[in-house]
Amino acid sequence: MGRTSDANERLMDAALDLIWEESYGAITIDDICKRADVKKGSFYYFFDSKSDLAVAALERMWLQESKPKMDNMFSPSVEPLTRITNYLHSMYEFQAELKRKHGKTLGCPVMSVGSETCTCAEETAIGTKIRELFTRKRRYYESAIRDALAEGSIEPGDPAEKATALAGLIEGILTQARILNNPEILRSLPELALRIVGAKSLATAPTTKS
Amino acid sequence: MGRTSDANERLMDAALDLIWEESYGAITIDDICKRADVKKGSFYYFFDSKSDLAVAALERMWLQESKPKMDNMFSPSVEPLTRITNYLHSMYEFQAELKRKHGKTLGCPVMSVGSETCTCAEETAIGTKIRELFTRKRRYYESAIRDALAEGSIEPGDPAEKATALAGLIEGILTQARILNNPEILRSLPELALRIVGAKSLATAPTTKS
DNA sequence: GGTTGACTAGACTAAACGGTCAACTATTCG
DNA sequence: CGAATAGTTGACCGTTTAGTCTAGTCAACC
Repeated sequence: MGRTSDANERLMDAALDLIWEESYGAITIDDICKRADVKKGSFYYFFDSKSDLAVAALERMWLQESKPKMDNMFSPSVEPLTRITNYLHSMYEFQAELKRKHGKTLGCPVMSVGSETCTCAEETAIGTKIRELFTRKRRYYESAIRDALAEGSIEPGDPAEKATALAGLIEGILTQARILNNPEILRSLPELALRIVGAKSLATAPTTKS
Repeated sequence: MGRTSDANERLMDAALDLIWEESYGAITIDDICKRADVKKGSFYYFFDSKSDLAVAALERMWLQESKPKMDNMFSPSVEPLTRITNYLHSMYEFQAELKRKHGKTLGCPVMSVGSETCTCAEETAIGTKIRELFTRKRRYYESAIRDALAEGSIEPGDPAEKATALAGLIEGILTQARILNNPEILRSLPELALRIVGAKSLATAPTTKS
């Protein structure tokens, strides 16, 4: 009973947008409230603090955007290495689209927030969530790498290590794209990814339209 | 004439330390003054703002730490690919040392600050400096890659593109190490770097002590 | 239609923040 | 010495900030 509200969702969306456009540290609770058109009283009705909201917003992003997309791209019905190259290609498209619409290449919020908050002792809740999200993503990479190994399309090696390296490469190039505000850097990612996992052939399937 | 002071240098050092340990956005001018044991009046005698100080501090770091080290590691008297692997090996040692002393793997401040401030319109002075520092570092990579190409020890390809990829990989793995607070991830960097630049042989010279 | 519980509004506080200022101090040069 | 230069100090100001609290509104269900 009582009335229902989507103010909490508006707050999470607003927080994520602002974190993406600026940074976690640069935005205030007032900023978030303003963007979400929610008053402070309601903010504190739903969330305890900015970091509490950030954790919820990141989890929401994962469930609503990242997971469905990755489930689709990393479907076992696709060739293992093609899963990776397709995923990275769509990542380029996504960032290029952002650049076209907002004029900004925004990169990956998990990486940005992580780098910003993980060493800060007070924000441990965020740190935990960030590491959790990293792990979840890495599992998709690892699974594809394992399948590629079984298939014999990549050089032997520890799948976990290869997945960590791949994740590092992706996040690094993505952050560079953000800093330089240039999505074009991401174009080379599919090929670089194949290199890093030790693919025997460097053909990147759907890159024919380059 | 008049009296002399090193307060400006103490401020730059303090700012860099704090940025490294926390983040650019998380620290305040008061924090920096406290750490440097300098009063606010003196701060504004030397600098206009936090971002002004940050720009000066980053430039100072480059001149005093990064450049001498890179000039040494990327000396043309060393084999091109060995320059890269040696550099990355020393990077691991450095971060492992930080972890031992401060309990924290701090990563690269240029990357952290860059990701944090580059999309924010107000902080353009920092953004410009960050991109400048990135470019300077990339030049060392590019030069080594060009030499390796001439020598025939890597597969053909555009040196600039290869350098960008290498920089992305390094910064990505470094940021991951920061987020996970685990320098061990960096151990694989020399080998990964060789892969990414397309080295024909994957031998990493001084990694025999692993 | 009245009660209950979910949500909203916004004024309020105390602390922290960026930034200013005028008075003060130390050093150096003539 | 004394004047000019270079740097220091801490009080002070207005604003922004996170966070609280109370009074009120709205929807649902009985």
